[in-house]
Amino acid sequence: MVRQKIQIKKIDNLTARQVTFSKRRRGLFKKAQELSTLCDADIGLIVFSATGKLFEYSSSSMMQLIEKHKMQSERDSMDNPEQLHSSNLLSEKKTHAMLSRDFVEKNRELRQLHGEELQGLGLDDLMKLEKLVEGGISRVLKIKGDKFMKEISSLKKKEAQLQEENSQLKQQSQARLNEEGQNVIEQGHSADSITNNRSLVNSHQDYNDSDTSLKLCLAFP
Amino acid sequence: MVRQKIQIKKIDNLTARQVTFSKRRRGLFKKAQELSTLCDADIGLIVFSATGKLFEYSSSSMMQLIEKHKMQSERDSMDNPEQLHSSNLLSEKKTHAMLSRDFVEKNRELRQLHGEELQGLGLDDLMKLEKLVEGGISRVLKIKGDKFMKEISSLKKKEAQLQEENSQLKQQSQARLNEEGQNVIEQGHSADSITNNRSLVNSHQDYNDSDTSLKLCLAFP
DNA sequence: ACCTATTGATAAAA
DNA sequence: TTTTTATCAATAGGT
Repeated sequence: MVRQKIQIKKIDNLTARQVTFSKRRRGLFKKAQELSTLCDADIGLIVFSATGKLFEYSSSSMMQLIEKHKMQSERDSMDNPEQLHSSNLLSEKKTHAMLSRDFVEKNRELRQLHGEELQGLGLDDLMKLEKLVEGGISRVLKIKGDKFMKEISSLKKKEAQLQEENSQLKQQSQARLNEEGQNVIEQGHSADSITNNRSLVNSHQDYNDSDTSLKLCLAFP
Repeated sequence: MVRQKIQIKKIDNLTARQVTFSKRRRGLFKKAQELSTLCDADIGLIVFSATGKLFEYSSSSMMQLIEKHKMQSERDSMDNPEQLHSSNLLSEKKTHAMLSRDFVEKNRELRQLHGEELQGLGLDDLMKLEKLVEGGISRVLKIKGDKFMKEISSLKKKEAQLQEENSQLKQQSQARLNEEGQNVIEQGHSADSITNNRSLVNSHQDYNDSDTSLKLCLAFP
């Protein structure tokens, strides 16, 4: 275990980040509700995960709380008794603008990751971008490899099962042939079954060999 | 000291309650900001004390966060054709909602290009993604190469200029030396200038050679 | 506000 | 995700 104190900065590893998010989120919500109970406070807590999922807690009604908050901040900043709905609209417009600015920026980043709009960038930026995409693709390749491996081992399992089943069937059929003795002497089966058995054994060895030497190609052409 | 664990219920003693409120509030805000940093979450926290004083924290902008929250909850139960007294507002809201939906999607795509959130994808999707990122990086590398080339040729040009200038200077200085004749016989220059000239010529040949054989490494380690 | 004994939270691993 | 355990962090009660 050997836990060590962590730095408060974005956790690199995705899985670790998700686990930590889940744990700390619970802790945070618990503490919020404890504070609300212990000290009779009205508390609202909104959490958006990095993926955009919403988690929320509020000691009373989130809507009421938000309205209360709006009034408070309005009272704090502007004493101007303007039209209430117009300030509301104004803030909405602002949010709108910010959202769309973010949107444009994300879009640009996205296109750059796609390898577009690169002409304006300097060497430093390009090398950063290269590292970024490199990291991305290596993770893509890693996951792809894992999937392949899973599929392969599942196929291996299936094949082994089938082989087992098959050889049992062969045995049974052979046994029946021997039992029935000279009643049915020739039906052209024995030669086939031997051949089938051999080929199955061979293919089994084949994939065992390739299994130990399987390498994923990580280099580009 | 003998601290004992406390019950989570409203603290009777006013002073104790205020002290606890102050302590735990700080703790809560700290934890909120830690979660936001560690896990890249967008967090808003609003606390009204029992006396009505407002305390708030948000990792970005509280206003934006609240708008985002509104949209989320609207999206969850979006069917209510409420009293939207202006079609203008309606269309704004629609745009707003679409923007935010698009935004969420772009964000996901972005994260996938960064190599995260890949577990849910099938083999086909992964291979598509690989191609995408592959195309991206090859273009990044291409541009990077172009920049390098440009910088190199610019450096080459500069070097040639300097060389030219240099040899002219040498010539002038040599000429002056000859003119002044025996007035100043020995200043240790002639040997040096010959050496400098040779090394300049050599380096010039060097980059000419490498120029024709310059290759960019497009393969990963 | 500051000080510790204690409880509570949680990082790492399973 | 959830549990476990070893540690680190928060804080209750006292000064």
